[in-house]
Amino acid sequence: MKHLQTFRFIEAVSRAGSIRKAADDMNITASALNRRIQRFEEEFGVEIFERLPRGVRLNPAGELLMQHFLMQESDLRRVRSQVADLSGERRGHVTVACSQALIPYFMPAHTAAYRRDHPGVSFSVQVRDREDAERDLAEFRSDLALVFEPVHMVDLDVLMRIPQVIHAIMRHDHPLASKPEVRLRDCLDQPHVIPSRRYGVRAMLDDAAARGSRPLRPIATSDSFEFMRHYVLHEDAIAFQIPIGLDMEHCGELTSRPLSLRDVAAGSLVLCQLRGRTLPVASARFGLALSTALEQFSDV
Amino acid sequence: MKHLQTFRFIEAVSRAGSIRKAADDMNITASALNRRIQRFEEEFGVEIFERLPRGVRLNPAGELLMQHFLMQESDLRRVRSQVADLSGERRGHVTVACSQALIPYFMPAHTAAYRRDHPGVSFSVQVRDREDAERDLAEFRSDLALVFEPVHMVDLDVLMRIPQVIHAIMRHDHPLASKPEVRLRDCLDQPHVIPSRRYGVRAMLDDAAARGSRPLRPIATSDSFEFMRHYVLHEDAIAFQIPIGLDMEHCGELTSRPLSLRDVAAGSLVLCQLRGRTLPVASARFGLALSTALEQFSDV
DNA sequence: CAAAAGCGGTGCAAAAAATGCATCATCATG
DNA sequence: CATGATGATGCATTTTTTGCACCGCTTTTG
Repeated sequence: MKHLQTFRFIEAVSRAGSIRKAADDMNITASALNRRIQRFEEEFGVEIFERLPRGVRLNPAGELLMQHFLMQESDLRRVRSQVADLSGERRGHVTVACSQALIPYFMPAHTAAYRRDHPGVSFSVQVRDREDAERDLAEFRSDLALVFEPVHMVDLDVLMRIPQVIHAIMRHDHPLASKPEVRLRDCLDQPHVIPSRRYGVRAMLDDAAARGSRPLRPIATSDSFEFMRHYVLHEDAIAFQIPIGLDMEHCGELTSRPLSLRDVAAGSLVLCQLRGRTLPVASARFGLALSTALEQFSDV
Repeated sequence: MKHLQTFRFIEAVSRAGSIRKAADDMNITASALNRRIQRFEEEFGVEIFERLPRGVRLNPAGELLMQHFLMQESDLRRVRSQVADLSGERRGHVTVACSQALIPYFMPAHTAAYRRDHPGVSFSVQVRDREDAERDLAEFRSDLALVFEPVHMVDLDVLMRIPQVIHAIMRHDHPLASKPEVRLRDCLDQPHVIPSRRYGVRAMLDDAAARGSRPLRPIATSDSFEFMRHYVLHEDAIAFQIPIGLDMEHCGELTSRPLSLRDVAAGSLVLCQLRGRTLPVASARFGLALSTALEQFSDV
């Protein structure tokens, strides 16, 4: 939309940190961009950039304005989506930020299912740790977030919350695989691999280990649950994951066993959006679809 | 703000019902306006006006867009206000829609008090009946509404609610003036004047009369509480009003007595805003000031 | 029933706004 | 002290917007 052009330029300048760089990014001359900003500031009545020796930076007024602009842009997407819905065909683009556990099975299955009913809808599925997912919501970069153990930095509306017990992952011939559930201390006595600090599973393991008798002594730490899942096939170790990230029917040589609730309480997998925001039709409906899907999954 | 110009034109067309009239209102040529709209529709991808033989009218998509625009404009006012607050001086314009009872004493006193602390703030105080007050909120024409017995057509956030007992107004030498409180049936046996249908006081009197033994037999009906107040000075009749609309210290020959709660329950005077809207700083703070003022008044 | 009056839409030239280019003054940095 | 990057500005050029004069159509009016 053309009337938001100036705001997009301002955003670019804010990102680039200098008018010239931004001008380059936006395929425009620095002088034109500079004057656009000056014109805007004059019209607005207040400067929105601090002029520094090495470039420019948004001042508090500019930050306020930027937030306003992000809201406008997002609300315009909502309007477009609702208008598309008026003509019968549901169209639009849905952006979801989600924890790694949802990536292999849950999200592909449900985005595909939604697209079977509404081929006009497209998706962006972004892997985000807990903090980044919430930041994406706050800055209108995603409509929905599906996160394990969110940290609640920003105001969220919770659409659905289901409990997830942390599971220990091992080869199916591992000694611990014989029991229906496993104790944390038994896992920690074995070689184990754990996620890096920013993940919810790790936070919960840290907590539990601090309360228990065994320290965490990981033989490997990783950002990638996929890496950890595959690692235990090579060395006979234990990894940790929540069940929604596993597909136990097709897991081959892998087995998972829940950690005893005496050691680690169940965590929450939370589907949420930014508080007070009215989502585009497609996003709102997909959120509902995810909610019901999660509700059924919570039996598992 | 220039980037909202097209929207303002669209609004004008919607109000005027024809492009030519709107063009006249906005001091622009019909052809220029026509093309602006065509350009916008092309960019937006959807027509927003129905072309009728006698002019044009917003279609549903256009209504959706109009709502978006009103929000955007209101939110921009909020940003301006917050930016002004950054520089220390609180500035801005506060729009309040309120019931007639607040006009003579309450609103003048409290707007003036607020302006003593913040001379940069200006006010619009609009007299509105219950429905119009809520409509004004919904269409972003006012920031706050202070209404007796709101009808709740739209989503509201209630900032403060205080009870108000309906009082009978009479000359101080009226027979009923001797009692501390009066019964409704005694009032209805006397000549009485009542507000017209759209007011909360009237609705409550209608209710009470329907439950009681006496019908309403007004000798006069009026839109104006001021008229009714003055009328009872000329003919020895009874009028009705809520206490916040009366100033009993300076009322001269007038006296008010509460109607017995056995006959008419206390109504609610409600200060509210549109749900989910973030008000400009000045409006939000003035809302708080009104809240505390009302809270103190509720002892009366 | 015909003329008049309104309506939205369009071609074209004029006016206004935005842009690109060349250049300046300023200020860190090596 | 030289260098390179930054924001600002004057001026010619390009793009966008507007005004004017129409057209074709429908409704209103005499």
